[in-house]
Amino acid sequence: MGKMAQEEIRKGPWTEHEDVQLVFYVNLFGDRRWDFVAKVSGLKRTGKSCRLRWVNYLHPGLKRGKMTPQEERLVLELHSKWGNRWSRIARKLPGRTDNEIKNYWRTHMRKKAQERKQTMSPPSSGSNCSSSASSNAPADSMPNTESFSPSNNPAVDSMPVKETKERSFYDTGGDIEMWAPMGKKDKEVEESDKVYSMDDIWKDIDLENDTIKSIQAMASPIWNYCPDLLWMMEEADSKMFPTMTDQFFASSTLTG
DNA sequence: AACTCTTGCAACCGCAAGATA
DNA sequence: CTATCTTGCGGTTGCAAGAGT
Repeated sequence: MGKMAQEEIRKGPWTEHEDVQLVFYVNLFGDRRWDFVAKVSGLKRTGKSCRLRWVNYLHPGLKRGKMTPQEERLVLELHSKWGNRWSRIARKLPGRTDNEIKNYWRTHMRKKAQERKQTMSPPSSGSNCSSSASSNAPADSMPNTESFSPSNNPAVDSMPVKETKERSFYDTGGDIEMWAPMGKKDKEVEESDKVYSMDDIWKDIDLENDTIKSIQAMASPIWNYCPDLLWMMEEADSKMFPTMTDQFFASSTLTG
């Protein structure tokens, strides 16, 4: 019995099918118990990995695409106030994630650094900027072109840190709030791995969000859909389940 | 047209804080 | 009150697409 401890844990890029699966189970169980979701979903991922994928990519509230100039300005402004407190900054930019902002910042700083280099060091002889990227990308410890030192500024940490309880925009509350539109679709996706684009999923989720009623319709389907669920749950989390099912069936019996 | 370098982004890791037993 | 487990954060890395030669 020692060999089936935790099977192989998958790493690296997520497949579309994994995404669909994760969305499905997060919609079902909420976005708090990540270990639980990871187990129950059958995904060979850690809870951590699932959370990250959800927060940074799958969450319906996410904006995609380039940051607007206003957003960019806000990032710079807030960063000058708070330093590398990416998640805090992200809370002020609805639809943007800390990861995204962090990436944007690094890119931004790299650009600035390069501009500086060029203006400061005249293009006299064939400047040796052909070295590897790492050599000209000290963006990490960038002394920030503005006028402060990110992590050295004690004022930064003692600012208005009153927002401890402020939840991120991507919080679904951990309870059943909406119902994913998958159903048997999942089967199809399993085969072609591409039938159901994430864009479609967003649309559907929005739709379903308005009509949570569909929950009534699935009181049992879920158990057919995922037979493994029951035994997994026993192992996974025996104490929260009663509450969960309570709410779950309450809502379906109430309305049905 | 082929190849190399650069850029942007997604995902991982380790650590710390918070929650729960 | 302490120990253990889970979640969240910030830093870092690796890869794919795009730009340049």
